[in-house]
Amino acid sequence: MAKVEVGERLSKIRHSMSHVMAEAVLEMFPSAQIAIGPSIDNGFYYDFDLPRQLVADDLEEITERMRAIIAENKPFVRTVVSREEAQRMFAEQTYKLELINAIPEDEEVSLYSVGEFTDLCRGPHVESSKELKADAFKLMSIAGAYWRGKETNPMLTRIYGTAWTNAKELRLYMQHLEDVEKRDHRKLGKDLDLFSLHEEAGPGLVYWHPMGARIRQAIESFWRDEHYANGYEMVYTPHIGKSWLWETSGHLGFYKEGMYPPMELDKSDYYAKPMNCPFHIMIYNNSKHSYRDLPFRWAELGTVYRYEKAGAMHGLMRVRGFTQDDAHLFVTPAQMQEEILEVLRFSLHMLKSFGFTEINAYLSTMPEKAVGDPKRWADATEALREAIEAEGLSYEVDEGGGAFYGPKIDLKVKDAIGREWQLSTIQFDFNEPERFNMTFVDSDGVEKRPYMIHRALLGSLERFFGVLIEHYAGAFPPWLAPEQIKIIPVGENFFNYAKELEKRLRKEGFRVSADLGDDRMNAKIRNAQQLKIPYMVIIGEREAEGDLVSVRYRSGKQENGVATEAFIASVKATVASKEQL
RNA sequence: GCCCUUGUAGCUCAGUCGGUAGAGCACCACCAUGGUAAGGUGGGGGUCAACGGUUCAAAUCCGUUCGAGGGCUCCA
Repeated sequence: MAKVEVGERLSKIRHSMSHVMAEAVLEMFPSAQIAIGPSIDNGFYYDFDLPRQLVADDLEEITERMRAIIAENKPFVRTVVSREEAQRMFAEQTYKLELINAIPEDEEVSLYSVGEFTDLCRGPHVESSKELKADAFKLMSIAGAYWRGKETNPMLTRIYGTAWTNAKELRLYMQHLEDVEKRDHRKLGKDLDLFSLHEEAGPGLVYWHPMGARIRQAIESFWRDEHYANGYEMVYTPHIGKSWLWETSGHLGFYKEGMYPPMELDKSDYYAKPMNCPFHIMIYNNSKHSYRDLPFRWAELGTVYRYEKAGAMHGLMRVRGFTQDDAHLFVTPAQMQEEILEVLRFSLHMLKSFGFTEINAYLSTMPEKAVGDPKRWADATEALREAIEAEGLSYEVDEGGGAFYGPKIDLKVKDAIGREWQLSTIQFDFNEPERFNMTFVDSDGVEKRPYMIHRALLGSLERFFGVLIEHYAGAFPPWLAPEQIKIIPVGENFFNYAKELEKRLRKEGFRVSADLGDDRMNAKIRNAQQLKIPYMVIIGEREAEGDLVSVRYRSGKQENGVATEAFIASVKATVASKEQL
């Protein structure tokens, strides 16, 4: 999430803070077993095996003890000992012994001591606990964590803390956390009545309410227009299919536990689709293709179902049923380079249209276990790299991080508060064309294998919606806002005029409604404001007589006595430009 | 799945020592007819997640189940 660049000093502070915490915990529980305590993104943690469960009040006591230790201004002292000596010193500490035994022979075994507390540690640390500020850390939470992250290992108690160089930084970080909480799409989804999830009707399955559906419509129609404009065709395919499809694609072999279980019909097993590709291949293989016909670019907003573990689901971000903005490109080897560049450009264009300006690329290359011709792997990987470089994107390479069936580019965007989200993915597939025996007839009359590229630009609509909600904190730019304009008459006498104006604006294509409730105008403004509606149009006698509107923007900015036609033109321009207001 | 936290009205939450359920918002009705972030009065609405136990008495204590939130990647 929020990756703050952690300077070396800060990571020393955090790491040292974790030692101070371990000392405090050992004071309270002399019999505690201590495991590991590193510095992490925004703070530190330490894992313990404790004689009893911790409660929230314990964190206060630990905090107090930590402050006392910090106040003693004790030095952090590093010593190097022999392996045997270390084993003797930590004879009572089973986790430490395991760690000591895991240190490679050629590395020295170092200890850090602060006051009474000595810990096996690579370091580095601050010189003295006086570099730690008693008011610049906070213990955040208690969590369970498996020893070394393995499910089969014992569960330890982990205490998370955050630590900074001074109190002001801590305060800013706490504010950041508050901001994150305010933007939470689950909270905004409720407040703005956008979507819901229903345990009793199936966990991880999303219900789009009318206001959420309006946003989805705006996304989808833009998406469709752009795809047609970029040489794509739309296809629609079934939601279920016989096991033959998944046996052929190979998914039943390695992905079965990620699929909804089969339903039996007419002595066949049908599965809900976890991906759309085999269906698109069915269309491809329905007839013979010449190299002259390629490339095909077939897109579908395809809803797929995957079994996510109960603990893994999270709002809209991780669900069991979602709609991929999927497309498959079937191209000749000669077209491959150009197609990759185009799809990357298209992807960047789409992301930028949604207000994401900071975009990073991640290139994943051939893993050890891979299918397909190594020459094809090399060509495809090179095409991906060249496309990234042609677009001047900054990128990281994940060597050997590709799927077994092909290399890929992932695009991650940074949102309004600096968090990174993976949205687009462009992947080669050397597996399915082979398994489904896809061919095209080349200019020499020989049947050849096409390149197949999967790509999703927004990822899944559900997740993308969640990211958008958080990015905009629910205040959508006018082109996406579910309600663009709220008409607020100053009193009942102007209800008729409000209705006329509503009709007129709706004819202009705006998502608009008039508030004809019996609230006072003040309350209506407040309601519209809380729904983050971008334009509030206030009308009374002056406006009705002069064909004017008084516009109150979501920002609080005010423009009175605007000619209605001028207002319409201005909103249209803002919508067309996709600007945020 | 496992660990911690948690579950009271549509939403946000209060409920002490066990004594039989409350507030604000939302909703409904009536009054008020208004100029830039909540007008007034009244009303309806809850098997206190479920089940079991302790007790004269359970939202409250104990147990089990279910759900939700956070964590289970950061390496001595």
